[in-house]
Amino acid sequence: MAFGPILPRSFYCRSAPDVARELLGKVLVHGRAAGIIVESEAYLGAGDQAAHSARGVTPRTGVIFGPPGHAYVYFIYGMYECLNLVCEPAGTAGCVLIRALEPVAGLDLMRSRRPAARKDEEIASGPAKLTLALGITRAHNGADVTRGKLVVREALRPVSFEIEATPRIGISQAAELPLRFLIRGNRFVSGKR
DNA sequence: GGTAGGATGGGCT
DNA sequence: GCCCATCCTACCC
Repeated sequence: MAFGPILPRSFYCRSAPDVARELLGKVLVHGRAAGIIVESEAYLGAGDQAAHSARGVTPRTGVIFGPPGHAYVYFIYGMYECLNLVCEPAGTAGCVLIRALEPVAGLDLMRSRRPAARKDEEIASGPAKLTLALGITRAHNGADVTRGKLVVREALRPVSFEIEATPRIGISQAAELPLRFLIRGNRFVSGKR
């Protein structure tokens, strides 16, 4: 299945909330599998105590301070991996967690990678579910998402939708900020409200 | 429909 | 040693 052009690096070179909103409706592609981004969360640079980058550059968080348009993949709870897209210019921290996809290509492949999913809505409706479905792992940490097998593309046709903003999921610090964005009414968003 | 508890290991104090 | 940007299963309405 074909999609629109790959998003250029300039797309990512702005604030995390702006990028998080603009990513909704875009298509995350890895090889033959792809899904429309329907839910995202912004993690800011300085001052955001919920962000992994809050305590500065470490072996894990260096990618977040690097150039925009790269993947930050982290390992969590001993068994899951989650995908972020780095934004802001190099030297400034900021990234967007991809939280849910609406599968649109390679459904057979994605179903085989998600045996626990009883319905298509469960294939990629969560940050760790979608990395499993697309085959994204820590090996992609630092990968350039403006070229290669893991990229984000424009949708084939523009679709209009309303954006809803809510607090971020699963955090304890800065838990009140409305930095989670989702396509209102989309049934592929993650279960939690 | 709902939720409680467990799995499982890296990162950082 | 404690904390996690999670998911799944079992069990209970």
